[in-house]
Amino acid sequence: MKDIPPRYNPKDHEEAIYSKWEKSGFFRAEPDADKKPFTIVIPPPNVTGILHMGHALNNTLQDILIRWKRMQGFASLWVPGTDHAGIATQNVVERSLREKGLTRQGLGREKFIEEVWKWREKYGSTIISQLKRLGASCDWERTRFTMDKGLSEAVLEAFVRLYNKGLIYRGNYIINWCPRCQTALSDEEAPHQDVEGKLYYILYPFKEEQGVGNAGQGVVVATTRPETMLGDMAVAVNPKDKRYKKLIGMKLILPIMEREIDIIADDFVDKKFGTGAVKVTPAHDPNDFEMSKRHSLEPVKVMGPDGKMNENAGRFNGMDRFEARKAVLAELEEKKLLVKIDKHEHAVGHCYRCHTVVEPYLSLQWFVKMKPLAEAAIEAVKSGEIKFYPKRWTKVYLNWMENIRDWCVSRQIWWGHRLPVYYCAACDGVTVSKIKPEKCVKCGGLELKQDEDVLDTWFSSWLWPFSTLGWPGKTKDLEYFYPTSALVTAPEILFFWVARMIMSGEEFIKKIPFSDVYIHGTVRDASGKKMSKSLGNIIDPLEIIDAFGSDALRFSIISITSAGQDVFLSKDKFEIGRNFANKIWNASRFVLMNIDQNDNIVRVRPNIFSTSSKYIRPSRELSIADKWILSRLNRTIEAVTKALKNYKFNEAESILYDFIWHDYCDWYVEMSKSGCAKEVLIHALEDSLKLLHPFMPFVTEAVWQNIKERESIMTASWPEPDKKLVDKKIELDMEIIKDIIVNIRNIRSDMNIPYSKKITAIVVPLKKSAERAAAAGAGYIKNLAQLDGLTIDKKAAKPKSSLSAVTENFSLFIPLEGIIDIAAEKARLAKKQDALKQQTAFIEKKLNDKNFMDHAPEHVVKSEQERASKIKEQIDRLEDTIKGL
RNA sequence: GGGCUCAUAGCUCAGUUGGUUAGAGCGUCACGUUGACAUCGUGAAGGUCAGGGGUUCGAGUCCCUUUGGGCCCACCA
Repeated sequence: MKDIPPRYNPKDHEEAIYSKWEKSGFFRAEPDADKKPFTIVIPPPNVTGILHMGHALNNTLQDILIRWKRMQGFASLWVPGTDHAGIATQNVVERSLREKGLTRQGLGREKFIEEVWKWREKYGSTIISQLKRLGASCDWERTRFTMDKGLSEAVLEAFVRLYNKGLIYRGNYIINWCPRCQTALSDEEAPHQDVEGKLYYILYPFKEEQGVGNAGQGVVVATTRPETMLGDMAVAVNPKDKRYKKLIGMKLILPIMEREIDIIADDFVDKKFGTGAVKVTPAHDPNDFEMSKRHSLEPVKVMGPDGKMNENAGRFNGMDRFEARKAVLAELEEKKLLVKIDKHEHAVGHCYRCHTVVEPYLSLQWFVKMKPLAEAAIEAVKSGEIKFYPKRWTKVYLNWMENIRDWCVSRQIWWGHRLPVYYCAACDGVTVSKIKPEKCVKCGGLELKQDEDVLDTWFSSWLWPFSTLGWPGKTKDLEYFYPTSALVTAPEILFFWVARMIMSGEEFIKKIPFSDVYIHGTVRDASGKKMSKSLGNIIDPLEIIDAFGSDALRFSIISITSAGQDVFLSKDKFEIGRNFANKIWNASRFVLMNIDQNDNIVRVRPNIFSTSSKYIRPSRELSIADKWILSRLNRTIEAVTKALKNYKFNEAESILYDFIWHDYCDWYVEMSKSGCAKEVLIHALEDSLKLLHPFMPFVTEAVWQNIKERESIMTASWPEPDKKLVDKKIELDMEIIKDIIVNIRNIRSDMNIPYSKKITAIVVPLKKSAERAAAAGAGYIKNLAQLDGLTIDKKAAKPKSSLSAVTENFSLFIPLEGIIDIAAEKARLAKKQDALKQQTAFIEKKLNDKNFMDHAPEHVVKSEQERASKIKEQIDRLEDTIKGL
């Protein structure tokens, strides 16, 4: 036997194993007519990303599926890649430029883009190498980047197609604007957060000559953003509001600006909110913008793209929006126009990249019409063609899709796919084309200028499932691997990405992009907070890999991840996986110590135990333990496979954990010490390794190779359950054997009889089955209960001085002449008897209940009656035993 | 305002279609150097399944409701 240390040290194996895998080409998947495809596209992490626990969870799940399907004989393809992450990457590169005293504007567009590519060259593969440490079995030769040539072409193709279909338009609308990133954002990119704000009540006085005596001095409006009042073009009230009815059409003087504005009537206004009168700022509020269209009001922007007030803001020009807020309020206060200030909690949009408060801002942007795209995508989910795991996400998805709004896709940044839109200098006409057109489609003008904007990052991500396979080309890959099989992702990007991919798949390929969507939970710290750098509560996966091993990280995180529930992590949780890896390592050490390398046992293939014609007789007759572990193994194979099919990863793990640790190690290996068929010993280990491989790829490979040097376990075939080996009778017999052993151990523990003390036991089986089981297991019982002698005799009488146990299957006596504490033994047995009496009382109550007897199904009544009589019989036997003491 | 989700042992969580006495890991306690493993073994203690109501012969499981966490969506300034 090789010299195998008694501890599994992941560092001795993981790196070497991974590089062997990579060299082997086993990660590679090709279209293969003899195989079925199984495809997953990775949710592309940002190029700027570093591996965090969310990635670790997400990619472990994908790797489990990919490795499992690969072993099942599928052409299992996992397409990796990264996302150019427009805003995020631009921000990162700008930051690093700033450290060198440079700015984006100073460099100019072209130079800046060069800098980003350089940055990407240097740091862009960090996350890829980190995924490798996790054990990810992606087909790295297919690694894609959303700014690659092919993917960029896909983006242009998609844009042009949608434009030609009339699904892309340009227009002036109020969009979410981030003053820090200085770009438009989609609604999804500006998540609302509840903020404890204030509601300011401001008096707008009547125009002097209209100051009608009894109507007061003017109208009080309520606002959360007083600085926008500088751009107010009206005050609106509800036409049905009695308080204001007669004021409609009158004129007010906008304070500070001293401009005249009208009081208008609009149904939008809620009588109950604030004072029932709302200031109308068309350029800075989406509702007001809509109202302004209805009332032909001119929008006036009082703020620039940088969030500073502009020339339309009078003397506030140049002031930051929040400073301006204070200054405006101060001036109103001074003029006694600030009536009151209420506390007011409301939802405010924040930039998802820099968390700056976004400004609703009027600007000229490009949009995708979403309603027509949503139809097929809604249908695909409603019809069950696409399924969500867990199911509840279906509703969330449909709710969003059915209320979908147009997608603002233009971004005023430099890093990204530039819009394939060209403007004519002569006629302002718009030409949309993948390559720069020679002339304007409208007037034939030759002077064309490309739009400065780039597309939303997600405009490339939504094409990912097919752009990575070669679209718009008609490639073999696309034909074979598309639609993909499963998508594994976090709930945060359901709208950003998942929903849009479904729409794009239906639109561009006319086929759904994937059939199953598995949505896992969010990784949180032990107190339930989302892990984030700013909170400082990050657990670094690489640190965990260093300390516990990649397998430990993978196994542990999956074991505590139940179907879509959030994951609460703390460092100590990784011990589960580490200990389990070590357990397997040592089980294999034992097995190898007990196998004679010369007899070639390890070359025996798994199917020797099947009853097929290939049946090869093991070297000895199978013992009950051998048959039992084969039965358990085959049940385990079936259960693990079923759990995986249903995306119940943690269930699959716990089934395996129980089988390997408890059935195999605690019972079977222990029993094997008093003899077993070595073919079974190793076969069960090898199948366990295979089943475990998708979850713990490294240790299973290391052990696989320790057993015998051979091709990777990655390419071993996934075990098939052999139902003929599942034997209920054997399992029941084994339960009796275990029961005898546990009862003896119990007596030892309860009565303080050390294992060093030699004892004998007399088992009195009550039934044929118990007699058979006990006889078959006699050797195991002696060894595992540390017995000196064992008698199995149906007719044996209770020895005078002995400790006893009673079960439904047998009575058990341990004769201990002279050293028994009779009082203690009496008390112990009485306690057991009491427990049984309680049970029987509970059952009797049911059996005496007429309702139960009348209504419960016959088989339930029958089984309760049987239970009752069994327990009573045990109580009686205990009674006899106690009396005999 | 709408929706989702959680509450089960000291801690972290499992618990399939309602049917034995509700499980696991960690932690606790006792014992243990049987030649795989102390990252281990054997055994034990520990729960009126958040509160209330209902359906049912029977509820941790189904329905209603209250309380307390977490999350998502939403153009009332």
